[in-house]
Amino acid sequence: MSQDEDNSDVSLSELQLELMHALWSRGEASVADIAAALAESRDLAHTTVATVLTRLARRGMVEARRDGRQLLYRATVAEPEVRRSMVGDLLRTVFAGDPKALLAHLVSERDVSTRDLERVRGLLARKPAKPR
Amino acid sequence: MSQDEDNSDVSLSELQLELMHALWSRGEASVADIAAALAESRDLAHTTVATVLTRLARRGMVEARRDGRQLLYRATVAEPEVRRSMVGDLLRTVFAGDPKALLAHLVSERDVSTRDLERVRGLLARKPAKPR
DNA sequence: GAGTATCTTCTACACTTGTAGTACGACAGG
DNA sequence: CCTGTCGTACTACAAGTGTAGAAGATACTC
Repeated sequence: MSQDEDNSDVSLSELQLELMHALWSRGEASVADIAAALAESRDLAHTTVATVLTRLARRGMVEARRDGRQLLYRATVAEPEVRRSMVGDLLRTVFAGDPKALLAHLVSERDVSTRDLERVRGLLARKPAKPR
Repeated sequence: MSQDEDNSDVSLSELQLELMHALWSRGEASVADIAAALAESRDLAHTTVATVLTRLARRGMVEARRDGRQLLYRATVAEPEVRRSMVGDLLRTVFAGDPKALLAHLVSERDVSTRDLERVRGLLARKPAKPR
C-alpha cells in the first residue's frame, strides 16, 4: 500500500490529460503515436508533445523505455487514480468536501436525470462492497 | 443573457477559490478581512492576499470599491457559476464529457451512498424544471 | 505636529505550463 | 561514403500563480 511515493496529488492539466488518455488507451506509445492521436484535436509540434512527455516523466506520471532511437512511453498512474485525485480536489475546493453537494449540483444542472440516478442506484445495489 | 463578457471560462485555482469563498460569504470585504478569514488555514502575508485580489480584479472576477484608505472587494461572479464552469471542465477533461461517468465514479468511490441518491432523487422529483 | 500603524501599488522571483526552435546523433537510400 | 530524415535533448519564452518585500500615501495617537 505504500511501496511507491508518487501517488496522492495526481492533478493534471488539460493537455497533460489528453496525452495520458492516449497512453492509457494504447498501453505504450511513441511520441509520434501520441502526436498523431492528438492531431485531430490539436495541432502540436512533435517537439511539444515530446516536451510534455518529458515533464510528465520527470514527475513520475509516465515512464519511458528506449526502443532503438525512439522512446516508448507508458503511464505509471492509472486513470481511476487520476480521476479519484481530481474529483477529490474539486470536491474539496469547490464543494467544501461534500460529495452530496456535487451530486446535487449535477442533478440541479440537469447533467444527470432521475433515470440516471435510478440506473446507478441499481448498479450500486448489485455491487455493494468496493475492495481497495 | 449576454450583457457581460466575463462568464464562461471561470476556472480558479485553490487559493483563488479560498479568497472567493471569503467574499461570497461576506458580500464585501477588505483585504484585512480576507487575510483574517484565511489565517486559520493559511498563513499569508497581507500583501499576498492583496496581490491575488488585484489579479482577480484584473480578470473581472471581483470588483473593488474604495472606502477611505482601504478597498472593499466584492465578487462579480456567483459561486454557482464557478461551480458550473469547473465541474464542466472536469467533466470534459476527465470524464469525456459524460456526467453519468462522474456520477458512477462518485458512487463507486463510496463518496455518495444509495441513501444519498434517494434523497437527491426525491429532491429532483419535487423541483422538476430548472429555470435558467 | 511627529511618530507609528495601515493600506495599496509596484516590483520581484521561483515554478509550472503551453508551445516550439535548434542542435546533435543515428539510420536508411543511393 | 554522403546526405537527408527522424528522433531525442536542450534551450527559450510568454503567461499565470504563489508568495512577499519595498515604497509611498494616509490616518490615528499622544
